[in-house]
Amino acid sequence: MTEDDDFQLETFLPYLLNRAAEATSLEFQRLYKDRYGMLRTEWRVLYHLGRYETLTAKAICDRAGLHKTKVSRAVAALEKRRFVARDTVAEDRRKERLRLTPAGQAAFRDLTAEARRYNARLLANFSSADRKTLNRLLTSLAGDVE
Amino acid sequence: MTEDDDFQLETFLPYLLNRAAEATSLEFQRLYKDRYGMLRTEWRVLYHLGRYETLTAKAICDRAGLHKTKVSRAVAALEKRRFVARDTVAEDRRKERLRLTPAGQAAFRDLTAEARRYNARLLANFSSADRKTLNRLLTSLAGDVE
DNA sequence: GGCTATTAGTTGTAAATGTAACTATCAACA
DNA sequence: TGTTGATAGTTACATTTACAACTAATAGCC
Repeated sequence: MTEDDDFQLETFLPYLLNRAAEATSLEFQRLYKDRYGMLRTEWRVLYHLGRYETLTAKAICDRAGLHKTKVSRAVAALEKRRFVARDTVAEDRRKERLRLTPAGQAAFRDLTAEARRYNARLLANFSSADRKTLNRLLTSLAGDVE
Repeated sequence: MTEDDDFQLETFLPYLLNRAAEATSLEFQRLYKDRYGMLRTEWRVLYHLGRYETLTAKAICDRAGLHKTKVSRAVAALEKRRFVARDTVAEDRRKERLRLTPAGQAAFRDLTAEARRYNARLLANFSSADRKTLNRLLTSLAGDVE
């Protein structure tokens, strides 16, 4: 209807990325949600603790790119579910060392295994070259918008 | 720490997509938010109305992949801001024909122009082949997860 | 030591979202 | 006609999120 007829939402990258992210997140979300009652932030925190053994909340914020209030609440939820335990650090009593309990580790193993399978399924129809390109471009977009 | 050492969140597609989507949405969001006080859903609704002239809420739901409550609230907000007007359809009084007001059209033109520029900037460092691949893969992922 | 500024983490509150229930209208068909 | 079922759209409520203000502890510096 206008002079901007050449703009199509279908080729607008933020839009495409959002749709793709939503679509691919939905199915996997059911796993950690239905199976463990977790939210996405909780799954991410669980993942980081499973992978790095011991981290402070701040370290998770930095690595996962999450705001501290989100991490704080996720940790509280995981703690209530007995997936995470914490000890205050003696040398700096502001900090808390977080770690997974055995139950948390079991959930971590289960979910990462599922994630691997799910990821393989998502990529199944893409060629090896396509996968490399996709990964490279998404990483670039995620890292530096500007 | 486990037998799942081969799983890396950095190559997990839903994660990558979410990070990329978040990163690329953030800057553009400031435009419709700061300039017009809009939320993302409102921008999407505005876009669809600007592009297709006249639609019912249901049609927007289908085309934009949005839930009807989201559209309902977005339309209400846009109406309050005098960007959208509605008339009930005589032949079926359940339906309402939605359309942009002149002010809404101005915002649409402004934002689509910005979107075009922003998109070009995002893609600036990618080769033409990369862009094609990215678009193809994202469309495929957005369309059918399964 | 004592003052100020930082840092780690939590909590309060408003806004946004998802889900289900609701109203109103229309369609189908006995 | 009247009853049942579907559809368009709104509203209510519970959950999530964002943002700012807060507490507690440490660091730097006079």
